Amino acid sequence: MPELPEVETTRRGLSPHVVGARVDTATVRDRRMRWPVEPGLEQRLRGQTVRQLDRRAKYLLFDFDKGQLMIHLGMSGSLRLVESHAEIGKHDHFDLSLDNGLIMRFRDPRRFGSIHWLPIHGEHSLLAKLGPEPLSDELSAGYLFERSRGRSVAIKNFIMDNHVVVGVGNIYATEALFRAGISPKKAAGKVGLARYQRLEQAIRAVLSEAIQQGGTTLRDFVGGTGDAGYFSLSLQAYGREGEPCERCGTDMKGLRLGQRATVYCPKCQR
DNA sequence: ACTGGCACCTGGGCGC
DNA sequence: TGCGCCCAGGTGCCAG
Repeated sequence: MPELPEVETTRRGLSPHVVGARVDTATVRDRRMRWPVEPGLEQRLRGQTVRQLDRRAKYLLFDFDKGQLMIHLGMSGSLRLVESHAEIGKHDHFDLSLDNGLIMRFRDPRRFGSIHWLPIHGEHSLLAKLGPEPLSDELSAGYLFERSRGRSVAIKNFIMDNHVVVGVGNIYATEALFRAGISPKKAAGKVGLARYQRLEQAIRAVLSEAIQQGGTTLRDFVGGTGDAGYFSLSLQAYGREGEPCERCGTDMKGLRLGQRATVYCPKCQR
């Protein structure tokens, strides 16, 4: 489920309930995540108070006095808040039982997600080489233009590369390229500055619209599914192979780029 | 340094 | 109903 808007929505939904709460117990039911969950994590967390909940790329960072808990939701992960009597599901791998009576429960059927303890805030090899946040001032058309010079990789793969810019997943890369009128298979190095300006705007617009939509689900965050799924943001390209382009009526075309399904309009996107 | 391809894992939907 | 196949929103790592 999680692309960046879903992760950000999760952060905003959890934040008011977990910040300021103390961990009574942490429970790991299955340590086999993308990387094995460190032995002793439970002891490190016990008795500590959540000071803040941040996000970097698609990582959620729970600040404690002695370090940070870093969680990635992978492809199928979700975090929700449940009451203590809630039934434990087959894929509920991790619990943080809080002193306010709530349990923050991590569910991840595919186990592509991860849980790490960072003794020093922000210091982890997984965070070290990440590109700028897409909704920050650090992302600019000029930056994308400069970074892409000499690159033959398809523009879609380029903007999905975490080292270039974080948080642009398959759905939103597809949508942003449609809005910007750029073919997903175009070599990144052959896209000019003016088109990167359109692309940068499109990335910002698509992500912030999706986050706004996500805001409407926050009310039910406690005890809800914690799974926002796709936002009702109307997708103009993703999943619309064979359907008429909303702009020109041409059949939307599908292809695979970097082992990912891609859809685009062969007429509007060049 | 860059590139494409593989890997991790489970569940859902489809055709037969 | 059941089985096998393909697909899925992520991303680190590998060989070339």
